[in-house]
Amino acid sequence: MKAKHEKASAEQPDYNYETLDRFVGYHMKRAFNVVQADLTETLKSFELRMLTYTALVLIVDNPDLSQTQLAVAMDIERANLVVIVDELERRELIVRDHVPGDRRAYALNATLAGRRLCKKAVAAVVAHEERLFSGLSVKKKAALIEALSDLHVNAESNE
Amino acid sequence: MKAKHEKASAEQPDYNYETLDRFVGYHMKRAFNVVQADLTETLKSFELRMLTYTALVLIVDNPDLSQTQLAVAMDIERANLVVIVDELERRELIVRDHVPGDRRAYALNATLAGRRLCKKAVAAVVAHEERLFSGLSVKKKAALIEALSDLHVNAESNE
DNA sequence: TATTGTTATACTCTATAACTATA
DNA sequence: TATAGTTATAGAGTATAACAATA
Repeated sequence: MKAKHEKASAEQPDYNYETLDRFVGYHMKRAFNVVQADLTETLKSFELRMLTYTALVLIVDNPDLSQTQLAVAMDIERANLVVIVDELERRELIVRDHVPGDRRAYALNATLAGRRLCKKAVAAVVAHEERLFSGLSVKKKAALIEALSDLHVNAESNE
Repeated sequence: MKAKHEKASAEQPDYNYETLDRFVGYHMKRAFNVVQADLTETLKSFELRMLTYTALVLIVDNPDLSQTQLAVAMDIERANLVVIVDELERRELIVRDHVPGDRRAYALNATLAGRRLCKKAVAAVVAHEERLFSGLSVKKKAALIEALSDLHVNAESNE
Protein backbone atom coordinates (compact mmCIF):
# COMPACT_ATOMS: atom_id res chain seq x y z
CA MET A 1 0.00 0.00 0.00
CA LYS A 2 2.91 2.33 0.67
CA ALA A 3 5.20 0.78 -1.90
CA LYS A 4 5.04 3.51 -4.50
CA HIS A 5 7.65 5.80 -3.00
CA GLU A 6 9.96 3.08 -1.79
CA LYS A 7 12.80 4.11 -4.04
CA ALA A 8 12.96 7.71 -2.89
CA SER A 9 12.43 6.64 0.69
CA ALA A 10 15.37 4.28 0.52
CA GLU A 11 17.63 7.13 -0.52
CA GLN A 12 16.19 9.88 1.61
CA PRO A 13 14.58 8.42 4.74
CA ASP A 14 11.82 10.75 5.78
CA TYR A 15 9.73 11.91 2.87
CA ASN A 16 6.20 12.91 3.60
CA TYR A 17 3.76 11.92 0.87
CA GLU A 18 0.71 11.84 3.09
CA THR A 19 -1.17 14.64 1.37
CA LEU A 20 -0.19 13.63 -2.13
CA ASP A 21 -0.96 9.94 -1.65
CA ARG A 22 -4.62 10.84 -1.22
CA PHE A 23 -4.60 12.83 -4.45
CA VAL A 24 -5.88 10.41 -7.08
CA GLY A 25 -5.04 12.77 -9.95
CA TYR A 26 -1.38 12.53 -8.98
CA HIS A 27 -1.36 8.74 -9.21
CA MET A 28 -3.27 8.87 -12.46
CA LYS A 29 -0.83 11.30 -14.00
CA ARG A 30 2.21 9.25 -12.99
CA ALA A 31 0.64 6.05 -14.27
CA PHE A 32 -0.41 7.70 -17.51
CA ASN A 33 3.09 9.07 -18.02
CA VAL A 34 4.46 5.53 -17.74
CA VAL A 35 1.94 4.16 -20.22
CA GLN A 36 2.40 7.09 -22.58
CA ALA A 37 6.21 6.86 -22.58
CA ASP A 38 6.16 3.14 -23.18
CA LEU A 39 3.51 3.43 -25.86
CA THR A 40 5.40 6.17 -27.70
CA GLU A 41 8.38 3.84 -27.84
CA THR A 42 6.24 0.93 -29.05
CA LEU A 43 4.58 2.95 -31.79
CA LYS A 44 7.79 4.61 -32.97
CA SER A 45 8.64 1.81 -35.40
CA PHE A 46 5.25 2.30 -37.08
CA GLU A 47 5.71 6.08 -37.14
CA LEU A 48 2.50 6.41 -35.13
CA ARG A 49 1.69 8.32 -31.97
CA MET A 50 -1.05 7.53 -29.49
CA LEU A 51 -3.49 9.83 -31.29
CA THR A 52 -2.73 8.68 -34.83
CA TYR A 53 -2.85 5.07 -33.62
CA THR A 54 -6.22 5.54 -31.91
CA ALA A 55 -7.65 7.30 -34.96
CA LEU A 56 -6.41 4.58 -37.31
CA VAL A 57 -7.87 1.79 -35.18
CA LEU A 58 -11.26 3.50 -35.06
CA ILE A 59 -11.28 4.18 -38.79
CA VAL A 60 -10.35 0.57 -39.59
CA ASP A 61 -13.02 -0.79 -37.27
CA ASN A 62 -15.69 1.69 -38.33
CA PRO A 63 -15.97 2.29 -42.08
CA ASP A 64 -17.42 5.62 -43.25
CA LEU A 65 -16.83 7.33 -39.91
CA SER A 66 -17.11 11.12 -40.09
CA GLN A 67 -14.49 13.39 -38.53
CA THR A 68 -16.97 14.70 -36.01
CA GLN A 69 -17.87 11.16 -34.95
CA LEU A 70 -14.21 10.26 -34.72
CA ALA A 71 -13.46 13.33 -32.60
CA VAL A 72 -16.25 12.37 -30.19
CA ALA A 73 -15.00 8.80 -29.97
CA MET A 74 -11.46 10.01 -29.30
CA ASP A 75 -12.63 12.64 -26.87
CA ILE A 76 -10.75 15.45 -28.59
CA GLU A 77 -11.82 18.63 -30.38
CA ARG A 78 -12.73 18.41 -34.05
CA ALA A 79 -10.20 21.15 -34.73
CA ASN A 80 -7.39 19.08 -33.30
CA LEU A 81 -8.40 16.04 -35.28
CA VAL A 82 -7.80 17.69 -38.63
CA VAL A 83 -3.99 17.45 -38.53
CA ILE A 84 -4.25 13.85 -37.35
CA VAL A 85 -6.47 12.86 -40.27
CA ASP A 86 -4.23 14.94 -42.57
CA GLU A 87 -1.23 12.93 -41.47
CA LEU A 88 -2.92 9.55 -41.94
CA GLU A 89 -4.19 10.63 -45.34
CA ARG A 90 -0.80 11.97 -46.44
CA ARG A 91 0.73 8.61 -45.56
CA GLU A 92 -2.04 6.93 -47.59
CA LEU A 93 -3.22 4.89 -44.64
CA ILE A 94 -6.74 6.31 -44.94
CA VAL A 95 -8.81 8.24 -47.49
CA ARG A 96 -11.35 11.00 -47.14
CA ASP A 97 -14.29 9.70 -49.18
CA HIS A 98 -17.21 11.92 -50.03
CA VAL A 99 -20.59 11.29 -48.48
CA PRO A 100 -23.27 11.04 -51.22
CA GLY A 101 -25.99 12.90 -49.35
CA ASP A 102 -23.91 15.57 -47.60
CA ARG A 103 -21.20 17.56 -49.32
CA ARG A 104 -19.89 18.99 -46.04
CA ALA A 105 -18.90 15.70 -44.43
CA TYR A 106 -16.22 13.15 -45.15
CA ALA A 107 -16.48 9.39 -44.78
CA LEU A 108 -13.15 8.17 -43.48
CA ASN A 109 -11.91 4.79 -44.67
CA ALA A 110 -8.70 2.86 -44.26
CA THR A 111 -6.67 1.77 -47.27
CA LEU A 112 -5.18 -1.70 -47.55
CA ALA A 113 -1.88 -0.28 -46.31
CA GLY A 114 -3.73 1.31 -43.41
CA ARG A 115 -5.40 -1.93 -42.44
CA ARG A 116 -2.12 -3.79 -42.63
CA LEU A 117 -0.23 -1.26 -40.55
CA CYS A 118 -3.10 -1.18 -38.07
CA LYS A 119 -3.02 -4.94 -37.62
CA LYS A 120 0.72 -4.92 -36.90
CA ALA A 121 0.48 -1.91 -34.58
CA VAL A 122 -2.40 -3.44 -32.62
CA ALA A 123 -0.43 -6.63 -32.11
CA ALA A 124 2.56 -4.62 -30.89
CA VAL A 125 0.44 -2.53 -28.52
CA VAL A 126 -1.31 -5.58 -27.11
CA ALA A 127 2.07 -7.20 -26.45
CA HIS A 128 3.38 -3.96 -24.97
CA GLU A 129 0.44 -3.64 -22.60
CA GLU A 130 0.63 -7.27 -21.55
CA ARG A 131 4.21 -6.66 -20.55
CA LEU A 132 3.43 -3.34 -18.88
CA PHE A 133 0.55 -4.74 -16.86
CA SER A 134 2.20 -8.06 -16.11
CA GLY A 135 2.57 -7.01 -12.48
CA LEU A 136 -1.20 -6.74 -12.14
CA SER A 137 -3.45 -9.74 -11.73
CA VAL A 138 -6.12 -10.25 -14.38
CA LYS A 139 -8.68 -9.26 -11.81
CA LYS A 140 -6.84 -6.05 -10.88
CA LYS A 141 -6.39 -5.11 -14.51
CA ALA A 142 -10.10 -5.59 -15.22
CA ALA A 143 -10.96 -3.54 -12.15
CA LEU A 144 -8.62 -0.80 -13.32
CA ILE A 145 -10.24 -0.59 -16.75
CA GLU A 146 -13.70 -0.64 -15.22
CA ALA A 147 -12.89 2.15 -12.77
CA LEU A 148 -11.33 4.29 -15.52
CA SER A 149 -14.35 3.77 -17.76
CA ASP A 150 -16.79 4.53 -14.96
CA LEU A 151 -14.98 7.75 -14.30
CA HIS A 152 -15.42 8.89 -17.87
CA VAL A 153 -19.06 7.89 -18.05
CA ASN A 154 -19.83 9.66 -14.78
CA ALA A 155 -18.14 12.81 -16.02
CA GLU A 156 -20.25 12.72 -19.18
CA SER A 157 -23.49 12.30 -17.26
CA ASN A 158 -22.53 15.22 -15.00
CA GLU A 159 -22.22 17.62 -17.92
CA MET B 1 -18.84 -3.43 -18.69
CA LYS B 2 -19.82 -1.95 -22.02
CA ALA B 3 -21.26 1.22 -20.56
CA LYS B 4 -18.48 3.58 -21.57
CA HIS B 5 -19.64 4.19 -25.09
CA GLU B 6 -23.34 4.28 -24.36
CA LYS B 7 -23.78 7.85 -25.44
CA ALA B 8 -22.27 7.47 -28.88
CA SER B 9 -24.00 4.13 -29.32
CA ALA B 10 -27.37 5.67 -28.62
CA GLU B 11 -26.84 8.20 -31.37
CA GLN B 12 -25.10 5.99 -33.91
CA PRO B 13 -26.13 2.37 -33.43
CA ASP B 14 -23.26 0.22 -34.58
CA TYR B 15 -19.93 1.49 -33.42
CA ASN B 16 -17.18 -1.01 -33.09
CA TYR B 17 -14.92 -0.33 -30.11
CA GLU B 18 -13.72 -3.90 -29.73
CA THR B 19 -10.08 -3.22 -30.47
CA LEU B 20 -9.94 0.02 -28.57
CA ASP B 21 -11.73 -1.31 -25.51
CA ARG B 22 -8.81 -3.64 -24.89
CA PHE B 23 -6.37 -0.76 -25.11
CA VAL B 24 -5.80 0.28 -21.50
CA GLY B 25 -3.85 3.41 -22.46
CA TYR B 26 -6.95 4.71 -24.21
CA HIS B 27 -9.09 4.37 -21.09
CA MET B 28 -6.35 5.89 -19.00
CA LYS B 29 -6.02 8.88 -21.27
CA ARG B 30 -9.75 9.54 -21.31
CA ALA B 31 -10.00 9.21 -17.55
CA PHE B 32 -6.98 11.41 -16.99
CA ASN B 33 -8.43 14.06 -19.29
CA VAL B 34 -11.56 14.14 -17.15
CA VAL B 35 -9.58 14.45 -13.93
CA GLN B 36 -7.22 17.02 -15.41
CA ALA B 37 -10.02 19.23 -16.80
CA ASP B 38 -11.92 19.16 -13.51
CA LEU B 39 -8.79 19.78 -11.49
CA THR B 40 -7.77 22.74 -13.64
CA GLU B 41 -11.16 24.27 -12.90
CA THR B 42 -10.84 23.57 -9.17
CA LEU B 43 -7.37 25.09 -8.92
CA LYS B 44 -8.18 28.13 -11.04
CA SER B 45 -9.38 30.18 -8.07
CA PHE B 46 -6.01 29.62 -6.37
CA GLU B 47 -4.14 30.45 -9.57
CA LEU B 48 -2.52 27.02 -9.40
CA ARG B 49 -2.17 24.27 -12.01
CA MET B 50 -1.72 20.59 -11.34
CA LEU B 51 2.07 20.91 -11.42
CA THR B 52 2.35 24.03 -9.26
CA TYR B 53 -0.15 22.51 -6.84
CA THR B 54 1.79 19.24 -6.60
CA ALA B 55 5.07 21.08 -6.12
CA LEU B 56 3.60 23.30 -3.42
CA VAL B 57 2.15 20.36 -1.51
CA LEU B 58 5.46 18.52 -1.56
CA ILE B 59 7.43 21.59 -0.48
CA VAL B 60 5.02 22.28 2.38
CA ASP B 61 5.15 18.68 3.55
CA ASN B 62 8.91 18.30 3.09
CA PRO B 63 10.98 21.25 4.34
CA ASP B 64 14.40 21.79 2.75
CA LEU B 65 13.62 19.69 -0.30
CA SER B 66 16.09 20.21 -3.16
CA GLN B 67 14.91 20.79 -6.73
CA THR B 68 16.36 17.49 -7.85
CA GLN B 69 14.51 15.64 -5.09
CA LEU B 70 11.31 17.48 -5.95
CA ALA B 71 11.66 16.61 -9.64
CA VAL B 72 12.09 12.93 -8.76
CA ALA B 73 9.05 13.01 -6.49
CA MET B 74 6.98 14.70 -9.20
CA ASP B 75 8.31 12.42 -11.89
CA ILE B 76 9.33 15.27 -14.18
CA GLU B 77 12.67 16.51 -15.52
CA ARG B 78 14.70 18.89 -13.40
CA ALA B 79 14.79 21.27 -16.35
CA ASN B 80 11.01 21.50 -16.43
CA LEU B 81 10.78 22.09 -12.72
CA VAL B 82 12.70 25.35 -12.87
CA VAL B 83 9.82 27.43 -14.25
CA ILE B 84 7.45 25.86 -11.75
CA VAL B 85 9.66 26.78 -8.79
CA ASP B 86 10.22 30.21 -10.38
CA GLU B 87 6.48 30.80 -10.44
CA LEU B 88 5.93 29.73 -6.84
CA GLU B 89 8.86 31.87 -5.72
CA ARG B 90 7.69 34.91 -7.68
CA ARG B 91 4.32 34.63 -5.98
CA GLU B 92 6.14 34.41 -2.64
CA LEU B 93 4.58 31.07 -1.78
CA ILE B 94 8.00 29.48 -1.38
CA VAL B 95 11.61 30.58 -1.01
CA ARG B 96 14.87 29.19 -2.34
CA ASP B 97 17.02 28.94 0.78
CA HIS B 98 20.71 28.21 0.55
CA VAL B 99 22.07 24.89 1.76
CA PRO B 100 24.94 25.49 4.22
CA GLY B 101 27.15 22.65 3.04
CA ASP B 102 26.51 22.81 -0.71
CA ARG B 103 26.50 26.03 -2.69
CA ARG B 104 25.03 24.37 -5.78
CA ALA B 105 21.76 23.24 -4.25
CA TYR B 106 18.70 25.06 -2.96
CA ALA B 107 16.56 24.08 0.01
CA LEU B 108 12.98 24.83 -0.92
CA ASN B 109 10.66 26.03 1.81
CA ALA B 110 7.12 27.31 1.90
CA THR B 111 6.30 30.75 3.26
CA LEU B 112 3.38 31.38 5.57
CA ALA B 113 1.35 32.50 2.55
CA GLY B 114 2.37 29.30 0.77
CA ARG B 115 1.28 27.10 3.65
CA ARG B 116 -2.02 28.94 3.92
CA LEU B 117 -2.77 28.70 0.20
CA CYS B 118 -1.73 25.06 0.22
CA LYS B 119 -4.15 24.22 3.01
CA LYS B 120 -7.06 25.83 1.18
CA ALA B 121 -6.12 24.25 -2.14
CA VAL B 122 -5.79 20.78 -0.61
CA ALA B 123 -9.24 21.10 0.94
CA ALA B 124 -10.68 22.13 -2.42
CA VAL B 125 -8.97 19.29 -4.27
CA VAL B 126 -10.10 16.72 -1.72
CA ALA B 127 -13.67 17.95 -2.09
CA HIS B 128 -13.34 17.98 -5.86
CA GLU B 129 -12.07 14.41 -5.98
CA GLU B 130 -14.75 13.19 -3.59
CA ARG B 131 -17.31 14.57 -5.99
CA LEU B 132 -15.53 13.26 -9.07
CA PHE B 133 -15.17 9.75 -7.68
CA SER B 134 -18.58 9.64 -6.01
CA GLY B 135 -19.70 7.12 -8.63
CA LEU B 136 -17.03 4.68 -7.45
CA SER B 137 -17.37 2.63 -4.31
CA VAL B 138 -14.72 3.11 -1.64
CA LYS B 139 -13.38 -0.30 -2.52
CA LYS B 140 -13.19 0.45 -6.25
CA LYS B 141 -11.47 3.75 -5.59
CA ALA B 142 -8.87 2.08 -3.38
CA ALA B 143 -8.34 -0.60 -6.02
CA LEU B 144 -7.88 2.09 -8.66
CA ILE B 145 -5.24 3.91 -6.65
CA GLU B 146 -3.46 0.66 -5.88
CA ALA B 147 -3.41 -0.44 -9.51
CA LEU B 148 -2.13 2.95 -10.66
CA SER B 149 0.61 2.92 -8.03
CA ASP B 150 1.60 -0.64 -8.86
CA LEU B 151 1.93 0.32 -12.48
CA HIS B 152 4.37 3.06 -11.66
CA VAL B 153 6.42 0.94 -9.29
CA ASN B 154 6.66 -1.86 -11.84
CA ALA B 155 7.81 0.56 -14.52
CA GLU B 156 10.55 1.85 -12.23
CA SER B 157 11.79 -1.64 -11.40
CA ASN B 158 11.89 -2.46 -15.12
CA GLU B 159 14.25 0.40 -15.91
C1' DT C 1 34.59 13.81 -13.29
C1' DA C 2 29.95 14.22 -11.36
C1' DT C 3 26.09 16.97 -9.70
C1' DT C 4 22.78 21.17 -9.17
C1' DG C 5 20.38 24.23 -11.23
C1' DT C 6 19.73 26.61 -15.56
C1' DT C 7 18.76 27.99 -20.50
C1' DA C 8 17.23 26.99 -24.93
C1' DT C 9 14.65 24.42 -27.97
C1' DA C 10 11.47 21.33 -30.25
C1' DC C 11 7.53 18.56 -30.21
C1' DT C 12 3.04 17.18 -28.72
C1' DC C 13 -1.44 17.83 -26.81
C1' DT C 14 -5.24 20.83 -25.54
C1' DA C 15 -8.60 24.68 -25.94
C1' DT C 16 -10.83 28.51 -28.29
C1' DA C 17 -12.43 31.63 -31.72
C1' DA C 18 -13.42 32.56 -36.23
C1' DC C 19 -13.89 31.22 -40.89
C1' DT C 20 -15.97 28.45 -45.47
C1' DA C 21 -19.13 25.75 -47.50
C1' DT C 22 -22.70 23.54 -47.13
C1' DA C 23 -27.50 21.99 -44.93
C1' DT D 1 -29.57 29.15 -38.19
C1' DA D 2 -27.00 25.04 -37.58
C1' DT D 3 -23.43 21.72 -38.90
C1' DA D 4 -18.82 19.71 -40.97
C1' DG D 5 -14.51 20.64 -41.58
C1' DT D 6 -10.84 24.04 -41.37
C1' DT D 7 -7.33 27.60 -39.94
C1' DA D 8 -4.85 30.06 -36.65
C1' DT D 9 -3.22 30.66 -32.27
C1' DA D 10 -2.08 30.36 -27.45
C1' DG D 11 -1.04 27.74 -23.43
C1' DA D 12 0.70 23.83 -21.18
C1' DG D 13 3.43 19.51 -20.65
C1' DT D 14 7.37 16.76 -22.03
C1' DA D 15 12.09 15.55 -23.56
C1' DT D 16 16.83 16.57 -24.71
C1' DA D 17 21.24 18.79 -25.10
C1' DA D 18 24.41 21.90 -23.45
C1' DC D 19 26.13 25.17 -20.08
C1' DA D 20 28.11 27.52 -15.53
C1' DA D 21 29.06 26.96 -10.88
C1' DT D 22 30.30 23.92 -7.54
C1' DA D 23 31.49 19.35 -5.48
